[in-house]
Amino acid sequence: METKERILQKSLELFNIYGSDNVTVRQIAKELNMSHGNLCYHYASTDDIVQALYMLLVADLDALILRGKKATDISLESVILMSKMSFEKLYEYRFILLDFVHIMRRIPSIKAHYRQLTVMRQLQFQFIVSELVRKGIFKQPIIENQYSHWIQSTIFFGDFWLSSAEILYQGKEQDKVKTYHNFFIHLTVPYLTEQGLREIQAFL
Amino acid sequence: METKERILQKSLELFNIYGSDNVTVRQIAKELNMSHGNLCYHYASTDDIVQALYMLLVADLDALILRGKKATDISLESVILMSKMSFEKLYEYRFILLDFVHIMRRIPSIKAHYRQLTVMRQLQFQFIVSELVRKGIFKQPIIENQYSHWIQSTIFFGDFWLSSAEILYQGKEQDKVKTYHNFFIHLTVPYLTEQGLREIQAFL
DNA sequence: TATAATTTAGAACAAATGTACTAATATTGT
DNA sequence: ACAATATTAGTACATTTGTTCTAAATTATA
Repeated sequence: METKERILQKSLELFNIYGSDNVTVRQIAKELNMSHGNLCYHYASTDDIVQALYMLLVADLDALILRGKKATDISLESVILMSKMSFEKLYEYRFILLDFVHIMRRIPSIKAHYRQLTVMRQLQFQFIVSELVRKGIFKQPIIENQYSHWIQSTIFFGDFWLSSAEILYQGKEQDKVKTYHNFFIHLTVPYLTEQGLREIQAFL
Repeated sequence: METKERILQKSLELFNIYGSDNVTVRQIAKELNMSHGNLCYHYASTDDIVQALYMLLVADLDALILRGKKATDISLESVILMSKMSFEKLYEYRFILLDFVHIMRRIPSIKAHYRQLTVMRQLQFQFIVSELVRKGIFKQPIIENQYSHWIQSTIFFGDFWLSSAEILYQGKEQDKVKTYHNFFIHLTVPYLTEQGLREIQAFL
């Protein structure tokens, strides 16, 4: 048990630095001062490690969303808080999002799982948005399906902000999450009512 | 000359199918019925081919933008048309965007070039947006820097819609570009004035 | 035509990597 | 304590891939 955790931890570290494609079983083993034969006894390949780490990420994100649900009242503040924590979690497992397409291509089971997950998230977001519209924080939609498009773009941003940052971001590393989360909040501005605008000022 | 073009063409084909990381010099050579020794005579490595293809993409996109500038009047229609053509061009070279982070990490010269390009694009977009605001198609900004955020998210979408589609899109392949471009147009809706909304109806 | 330059095929080599196997060691349960 | 199981180190092998080299063939040019 202990060993498996150590492997996952070190792998995450190396994947985040070099990308999951550029790390080999031998490298990980070396860093852990163990033989690669031994490492392969626990995880046959790096793909197996990637899969295990992906599952950890998903579990952590699920826990976040569950906790969000317990707070029965959906507010702008709670949504912003939850998204912030999600961003931080994604940053922790950033190699997954930086190698998103590659990983999905390599490991079909992850792709299938992720597609399922996206469907779920869309439903959850739809509920959140409808609540915020009802409470007069988000505007009534101007055209049909407007918010379903916005939800998709929200998920889209969540999936790829790290990739964009990898290429374009030039600030301090420790400000990265905050910067992009702030960016994320800005995207909601045109959808807000007067009241929503007043409320969001505190977070900009 | 002829041979180099054939290599680029076939490489683009293979890269788009398998991803630039999963294609070797030997594979490309085999598909072209030539020895890999010969291929390496023209392009020492796949990275050189990637770089050449990237330059072709950039040149094509530049040509698009230049043509757009000749039509002195910036309208919603001309902007939508230009973005549509850009989307189609990106689809043509889709491997670059599907392997975006990887390529940028592997080939620093491309990363540097792309960063430069993004700065340019931001300026161009800023001009376009200010024109559309002036013409009463886009709303006056509600809060400071609102449009600079929107411009960033536009570029962001341009860079990663193909990656998102690779994972989530389930429709017909030949409708992909149209679907995502339509998605792109939807993102502008909350920024449009009454007039802008009337004009955009034709494109939805 | 003759010479030089370019292009091509193919072989050879080294490094990296996944995979499998063996034997030794440690741990656990009875 | 002893047998069974789990864990670990290390070796060996096949494959892939980038890279380099040589010699033959083709093309260009004077």
